Amino acid sequence: MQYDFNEIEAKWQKFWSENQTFKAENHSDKPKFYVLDMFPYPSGAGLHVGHPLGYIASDIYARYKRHKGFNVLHPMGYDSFGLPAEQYAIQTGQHPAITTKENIARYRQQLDQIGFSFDWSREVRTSDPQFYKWTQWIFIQLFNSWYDKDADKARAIEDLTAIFEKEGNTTINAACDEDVKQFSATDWKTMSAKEQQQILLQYRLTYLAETEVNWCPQLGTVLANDEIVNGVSERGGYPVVRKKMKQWSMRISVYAQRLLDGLQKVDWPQPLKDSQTNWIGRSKGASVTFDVKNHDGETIEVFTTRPDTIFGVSFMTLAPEHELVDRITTPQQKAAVDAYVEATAKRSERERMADVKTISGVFTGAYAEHPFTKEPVPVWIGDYVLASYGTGAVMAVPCGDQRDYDFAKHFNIAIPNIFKDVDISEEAFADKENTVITNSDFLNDLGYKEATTKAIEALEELGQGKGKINYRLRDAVFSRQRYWGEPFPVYYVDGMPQMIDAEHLPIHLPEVEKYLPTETGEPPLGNATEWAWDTTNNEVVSNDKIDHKTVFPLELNTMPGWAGSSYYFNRYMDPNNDQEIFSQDAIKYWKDVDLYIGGSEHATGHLLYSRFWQKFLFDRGVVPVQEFAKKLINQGMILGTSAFVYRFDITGGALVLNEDLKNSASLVKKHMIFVSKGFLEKLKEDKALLREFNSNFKDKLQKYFENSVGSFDPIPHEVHSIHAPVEFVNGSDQLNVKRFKNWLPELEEAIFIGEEGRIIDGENDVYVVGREVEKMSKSKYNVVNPDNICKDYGADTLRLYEMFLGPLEQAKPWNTAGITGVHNFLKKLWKLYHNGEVFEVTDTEPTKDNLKTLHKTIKKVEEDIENFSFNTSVSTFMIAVNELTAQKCNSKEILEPLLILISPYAPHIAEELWSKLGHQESIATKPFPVYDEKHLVESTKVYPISFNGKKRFELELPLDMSKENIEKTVMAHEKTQQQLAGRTPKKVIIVPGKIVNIVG
RNA sequence: GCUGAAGUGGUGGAAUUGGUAGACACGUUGGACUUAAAAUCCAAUGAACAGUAAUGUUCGUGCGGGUUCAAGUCCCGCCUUCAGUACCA
Repeated sequence: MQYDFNEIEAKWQKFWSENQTFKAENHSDKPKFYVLDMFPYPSGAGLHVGHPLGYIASDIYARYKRHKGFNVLHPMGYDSFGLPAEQYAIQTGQHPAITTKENIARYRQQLDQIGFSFDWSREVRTSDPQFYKWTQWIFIQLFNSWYDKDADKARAIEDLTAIFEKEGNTTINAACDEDVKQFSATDWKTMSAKEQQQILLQYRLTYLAETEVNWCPQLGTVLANDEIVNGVSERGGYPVVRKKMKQWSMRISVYAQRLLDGLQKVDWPQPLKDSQTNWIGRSKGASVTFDVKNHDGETIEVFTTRPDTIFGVSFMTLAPEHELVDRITTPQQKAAVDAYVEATAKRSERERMADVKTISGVFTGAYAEHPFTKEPVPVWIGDYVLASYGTGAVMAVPCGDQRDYDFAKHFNIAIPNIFKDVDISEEAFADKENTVITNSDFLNDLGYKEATTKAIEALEELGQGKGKINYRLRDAVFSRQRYWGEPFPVYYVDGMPQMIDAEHLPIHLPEVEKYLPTETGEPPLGNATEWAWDTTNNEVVSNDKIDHKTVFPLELNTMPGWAGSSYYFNRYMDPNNDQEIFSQDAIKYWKDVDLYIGGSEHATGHLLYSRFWQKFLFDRGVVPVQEFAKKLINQGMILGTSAFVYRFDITGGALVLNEDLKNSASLVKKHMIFVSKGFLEKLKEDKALLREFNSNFKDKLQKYFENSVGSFDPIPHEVHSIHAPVEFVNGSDQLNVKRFKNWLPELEEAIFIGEEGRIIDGENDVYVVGREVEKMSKSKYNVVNPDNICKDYGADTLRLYEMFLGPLEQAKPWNTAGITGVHNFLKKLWKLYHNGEVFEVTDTEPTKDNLKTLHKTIKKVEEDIENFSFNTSVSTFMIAVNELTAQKCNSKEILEPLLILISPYAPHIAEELWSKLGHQESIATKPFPVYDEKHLVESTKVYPISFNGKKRFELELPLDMSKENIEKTVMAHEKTQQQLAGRTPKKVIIVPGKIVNIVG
C-alpha cells in the first residue's frame, strides 16, 4: 500500500478540526502548560519556509506535553495592524481591513496544511475591535496611573490627587516630568481644573509631551531616521526639519531597574538578556551641578561615571540643542555658535552618530565654575554630546576620556593630568582599576572606588551633586501618524486630553477617504468625517457637530505596532470575554507562558515593551505575575539563497577570481569565476572538461588558462550586481533559464558550471550568477514557500525536514537538497507497518533486540525534546526504523509506542497508522511511552583498546569483569603484544565500561 | 570599538558529564532491477601513503601553546565569520 501523504494529511487535518482535538479548557485536573509562538504579521507574500520553523518546534513541544499528561494551551493569532497593509491601501485605495482579511485567510490555509495543533477557538487579531477594545482599555489604565517610587509600583491616579489635596507635591517621591513646579495643598486647591489636569499629566504613566521628530512639510509626514539622507527626505529630496510635536509617551523609564532585575528570574537566552541589559543601559555615577559664571542662577547639570576625576575637568561640552546655549553664549561668539547649531540641526541623529571621526565644536564664550577649585571652566558646544542622553552636557576630563582628549587636542585646550605615574601624552587613560588619583586636593592617592565615594560626599556637602544611577532607556513614544493602528480612546476638551469611559469601548477606527496625512499635515485620521466625541450620548459622531461644549474632537494619532503585541499572550487565556480583558479565573489558572518561541529581532522591542506592560498590569492587580514568559527560545532564521547577477565589462582574455580580486572589488562575492565566450564554447563542446571543471573548477580553470592562454591578468572594468529572480528547476541547481531571460533579455543562455559560480554568456559582456545566503525577503527574490513542499512531499516531511536542518537556535540556509532523505524515512516507516500492500502488525512477542531499539529510542527522544534538540531526534527515529526494518519487526508491542514517539514530529502519518492499529481515538493525548532501563542492560562491552591514546583494536569483554582480569586479558591478547613489540607498558589505564589505554 | 554566538569530511550536521571523532542524512562512485529512464534496493565513501589483498601506518575538529594516560570538549594567547550595538559621558 502506497504512502499517500496528501490524502492522509487532508484526512487528519479535517479530523482534528471537526473533533476540536486541540481545544484547551480553562479548568483541568491536569497541570497546565502554555506553549506560545510569536504571532505573525500577515503579509501579502504569505508564509515562507522560515516562518514555520519556530511553529514546528513549539508544536512538537506542545504535542509532547499533551502526551506527557499536561493541559496544553497552544494558541495562534495575528499581529494584524501594520505598515504594509497601509502602504498598499495608499497605493490602491483598497481598505487595509480587506487586504488584512485576505492575507489572514491565506496564512490560515498555509498554517493548516502543516498540521499544527493550535487551538483556533482562541485566535486573536490585533486589528479586531473586540481585541483592540482591550488595548484601549490598558491605555486608559496607564493614563489613570502614576508611579510611586517609594512603594516602587504604579498606583491609581486618585491616590495621587488625594496626596496633592493633603500635602501638595513637595513630599512625594513620584516619577514625573522634569519641569514640574512645586506646590502646596492650598496651591492645589486653588488651581483651576485645567491647571490640575496639566499637573496630573506630568505624573501619568502615559502622558502627552513635546517630542522632537523629523518632520517633512512637503510630504506632510514624520520620517524615521533612516528615511533621511543628507538632511533631506530619501524620497523626493525635500527638506526635513526637527520639529517638536505633541505625542503620547509611555513612562517605561521608571521601570528600568525592575526590567533589569526581572531578567535574573527568567530562563531566556543570554544574548537576548544582554541586549536588553545594554538597551536599558544602567550606569552608576554622580550628577554634578556647575554654576555658570556671570549668569546668576544658571547652572549646568552633568552626569558622570567618574566623579573621582572631577579635578581633571578642563572644559565642559553641551549638546548643540542644549537649552542653555542661547542664554549663555557671549555676543562675540554668537555668530559662530548659531551657525554651528544650525548646521547640526540639519544633520539627522543617525548621520551624527555615523560620523564619529570628525571633531567639531564651538566655544560659547561662557565659563562655568569648578565646584571645588572655583576656577573658570570654558563651556563649549559639540555634537559629540547627545541631547538625548543624560543631561545633554558633559564635564570633560580629557586625561581620562578619549573623546574629551581628542576634543581638547583638536582645540588646544589644556589636558591636566590627575593620574599618578601615567603617561597621557598620546592618549587618555581610562583604566579604572589601576587608577591612582593625584593633583586632586582631597582625593590625592586614592583609587577609583574610594575617590568616587569621597568626591560624591564632598559634592553633597556643597549641595552641588549627588550619587546617581542613569539609564539609557528613554520613555517610549506611543503616537503614530498612521491610519492602520489602534485609535486612542481620547478626546480633547480645551486642549486637555480626556479618556472615554471604558464602558463605551471599543472606539472603532473611522473610515477615511484616503490614507495619507491631510493637507494641513494632520495624521490620516484627520480625513475622517465621523470623528468627534459626543459626551451626552457617549458615541462617535460627525465632525460637523463639534461645538466644544458637548461634542469634542478625537485624537488623530493611532497607537504603534507594539501596542497589541504587548499583552496578547494574556488575552489568549480568555479571548472571547467581552466583559473583562480576561477573567481572573483564567489568568490565575494559566498564569504565564511556559515556553515562548520566536525571533531574536524582537529583543529590544516587543519583548521589552511586553515586560513593561506586564509589570504595570501586575502593579495594578490585573495579572498575577511580573514576568509573562518563563522560558524563551530564539529560533534561528532560515536564510534564503539569493541569486546575484554580476556584469563584468572585460576587455579580452579571461580570468579567475582569485583572493586578490575578491578583496579589490567589494561587489564581487566569494568563489565566483567568470570567463570569456571562448572558454564557454569550449566547455559546451567538451563535456569531459565541463565535468572535470565541476569537480574542482578553480584548479581546473587555472590549469586550462596556463596551458592555453598563458596569462591570467585582465581586470574587470566595471562590476555591477543586482538581485535577480532566479529560479532553480525542480529544486536542483539548474537555472530556470526561461524565467531568467525574461528578466534580462540580452542574455542568450545560462549554464551551470560550478557549485558556487555560474556563467552566463551575454552579447558583449560577461555575466556571472553568484549565490549568496541572506535573509528571506520578497525584494530579494529568494523566498521559498512551504506550499509546494507540502504538495510534493507532505507536511510531515516538511516538519521533519525543518527540524533535521540543524539546531533550532542556529541560523541556517534553506536548501531542499536533503529533503528526500527525510521523505524516504517516512516511506520506510510506512513500510515497517506493511507487508507489501497489506497492513501487517501482529501480536507477536517482541524480541530482545526489538525492545532494545524501542527503549533506546524512547530515552533519546525524550531527552532530545526536553533539550529542544529536535534535529537529533529525527536521526534517532531514522536509526530506530532502520534497525526495526532490519530486525523484520512487526510486533504491535513495539510498533504502537513507536507511533506515539513520532507523533509530535509527524502527526499525520502517526494518526493514520494509529487508526489502522484499530484505535478510534486520536493519538494526540495518549500517554508517552515509559523508558525501561532493563532493556538496555548489556552483559558485554566492546572495549576500544588504545595505545598512548590511539585506538588500535577492539575487544569484547564482559561488563562485570574486574579491572585486574581486563588487564590480564588485554595484555595477553596477541594484538597487544604485536603493538608493544616487546616493550613493557609504563601504565595501563582501565575505565570499566569505557576504555582501556596502554601507555608505553 | 564593545557585547554575544560560532568555526568539525564535498555538504547539512552528530559526539549531553574529558574516554572509539565524523552518528544520521545529502552528495558522489560502483552494482542490482529495467529495452531505457525514474523510483527502489545493496555496497563503498575524512585525507595521504604502503600493500594483489586482508590489512597497516601517518595526518586530521580555525591557528599557536599548555594541562592530562586520554582534548572537538578544559586552560592561556591569537585568527576568521556571523549577529547585535555604538560619540552613553
